[in-house]
Amino acid sequence: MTKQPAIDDNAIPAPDAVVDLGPLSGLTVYALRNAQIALNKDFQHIMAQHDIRPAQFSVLEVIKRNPGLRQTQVSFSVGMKTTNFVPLLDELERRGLAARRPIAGDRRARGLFLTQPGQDLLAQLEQLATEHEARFVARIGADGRAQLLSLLHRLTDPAFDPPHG
Amino acid sequence: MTKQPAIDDNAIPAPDAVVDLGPLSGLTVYALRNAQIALNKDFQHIMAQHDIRPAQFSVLEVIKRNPGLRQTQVSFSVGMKTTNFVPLLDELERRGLAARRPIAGDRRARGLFLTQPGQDLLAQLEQLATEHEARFVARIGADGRAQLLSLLHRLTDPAFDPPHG
DNA sequence: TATTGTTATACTCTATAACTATA
DNA sequence: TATAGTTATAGAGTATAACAATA
Repeated sequence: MTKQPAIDDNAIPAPDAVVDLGPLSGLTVYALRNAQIALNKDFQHIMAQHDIRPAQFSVLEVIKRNPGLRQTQVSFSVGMKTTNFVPLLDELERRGLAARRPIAGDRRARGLFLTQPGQDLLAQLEQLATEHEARFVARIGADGRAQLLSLLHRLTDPAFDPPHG
Repeated sequence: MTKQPAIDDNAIPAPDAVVDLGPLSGLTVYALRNAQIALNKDFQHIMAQHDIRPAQFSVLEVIKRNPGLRQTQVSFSVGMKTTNFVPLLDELERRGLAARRPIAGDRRARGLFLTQPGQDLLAQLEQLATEHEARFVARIGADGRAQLLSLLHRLTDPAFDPPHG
């Protein structure tokens, strides 16, 4: 953050007039996008204190909860292609937070584990995540949060997948 | 879609076991992300029928509702930097859907308008968007949708911005 | 000096193709 | 022949710096 102000043409200007968004404001997909961007911005910001991105946090969490899981399963569970998962895990391993170990009975696969430093860092990250969550729950209340999570899960339940796809 | 099957190593495999996501499943930011990805995938798919991306749809919608608005205001209202807005609008103009026109009294600025073909296409896109919305509303009901939109707007109301940032 | 629009550029995320070593 | 992991690469989306024309 030792960056000189420079010229900075690109600050977002405040709008002079209220803009009519039309049907956009009634589209769930747009409301979801806006909310996700807002919360993710905050979440990204607090994780960056420890040089961790949201995707790395979720990977650490899955490894913690499922030690020994193979890469394919971990990457699938966080919605990543294995091809993009490799460099992410490379960095976690390079930083000494996670480790790949051989799996007995299948020399192709690798089981994933957290190191002790990885577990220690994750404990701090979880604390930050809890505070982040509380900050936004304050806006809608505990009941609002419960309703919201329930609605979101129902919305994405694969049992109700839309026709095409 | 005339693409030969080829080898396709990268299909996502179904997981063998249920993976414990730990605190992730209770984090609103992750639930929002998953829901947004699911709905956006569907939305993107139906817009692609007319070779339109979600951002282009929202720009067309804002221009329709606010004809003559300058580029800076349109790009701000859809959350884009003006620098990224330029090529998006270039394409809409090249396809004859939108047009830049001079603004009386300020020769730097350009007012944005829909062409007749742009209006006609947007009418079709709106119909598709309505069907998309209905498809997902079917999962949570009209009441659920109203609750969801209300919760999402409260969550992102700038009047309740979190402390840092 | 500041603003509108623009170009060039870089970085992150995501996606496809193709390889290796094992099974 | 199929699977686990990997490499290389391409495409979106988003970010900053810097410029010309105009205010």
